[in-house]
Amino acid sequence: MSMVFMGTSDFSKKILATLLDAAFEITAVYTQAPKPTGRSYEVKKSPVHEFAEERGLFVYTPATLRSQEQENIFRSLGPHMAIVAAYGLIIPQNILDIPTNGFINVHASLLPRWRGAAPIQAAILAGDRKSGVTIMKMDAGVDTGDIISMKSIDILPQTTYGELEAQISALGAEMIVKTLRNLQQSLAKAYPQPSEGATYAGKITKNSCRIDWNQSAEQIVRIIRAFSPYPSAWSEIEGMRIKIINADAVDSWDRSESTYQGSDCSASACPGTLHGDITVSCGNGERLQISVLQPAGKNFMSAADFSRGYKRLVGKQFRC
RNA sequence: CGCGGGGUAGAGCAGCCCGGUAGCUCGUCAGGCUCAUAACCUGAAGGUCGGAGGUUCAAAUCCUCCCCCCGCAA
Repeated sequence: MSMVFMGTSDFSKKILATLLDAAFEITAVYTQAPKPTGRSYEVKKSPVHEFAEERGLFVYTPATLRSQEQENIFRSLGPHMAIVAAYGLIIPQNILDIPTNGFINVHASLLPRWRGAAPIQAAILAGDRKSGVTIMKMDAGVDTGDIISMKSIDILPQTTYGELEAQISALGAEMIVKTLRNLQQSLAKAYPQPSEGATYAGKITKNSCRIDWNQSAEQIVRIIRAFSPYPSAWSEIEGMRIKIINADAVDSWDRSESTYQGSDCSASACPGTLHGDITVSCGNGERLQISVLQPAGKNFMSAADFSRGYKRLVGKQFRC
């Protein structure tokens, strides 16, 4: 049985790698076209693109699938089915209809919750206790197809995006292999998504990564973890941009060490104030204990390292 | 040639503009104090200041080229 793989991100790459290791026959790989990116605008291929070329696979990078030409190309590949994982392009009905066994999608959430672009981050941001993987038959809607199988993973209070993504991609890879090995049974047992509980995970914007110190410490922690280690929550202090990679909420501290002169807000309560133990005051009177951070132009460093080199910032305020 | 920050002891930084004995906070090692300690005191080891040229009596510092790391933007 020949199949086509469509994907773009690192998550997609892990799924593709597993499929190849399991000896499935991948006829062709679709991924988003290389584009100028990074410093000096080098044209860079997607993770899937590079990996597929290393393995000697045919790679297609159409800007859209909505054309007669793309339909013809896809049809000429003669696929029996297609696997999609975080591809990033809409697949129109006329293409969906081509493979005899249809399209199967690996999605990183418990559908119908968190349909859309950034489901893992959305689950952490919302404070969900569970995330997971859904394998589904694709239809023309955005992540609305019939569910073939679904497995959940616990989101612990300290779980970061990076950790959860690793677990989810491993689980997704395992599930898609199992699905393909019992393809006909899998397709036969698919059932429609419940209409209740559907939510949509929007794209991540620069603004959603910026910390508002007026929020509660718990909410700030969620933002940090949802975007750790990439693209990272950030804030600005004394004109310097700092990414906060990991942190915890702390609910009590020694008030006696919290008096800083030269600040017009009283002692420790002013949201955004950086203290000597590398905690920051938040909106609900709690503090954020930073553990790993990255000043602009520098590498990741521990809070202990930061406190040695950046003493001058203690008592200053992050922009709220 | 998209914009910008950085490379100084094991770690994080200062010193550079304005050239003249390599410094701070830690860590490490040794000793001391202490019932005890991540506390305190004393001492020590540890650097070809990213690399190569150049200017100079003298370069971490000024000039030129190269290598590496990172932030923004996309």
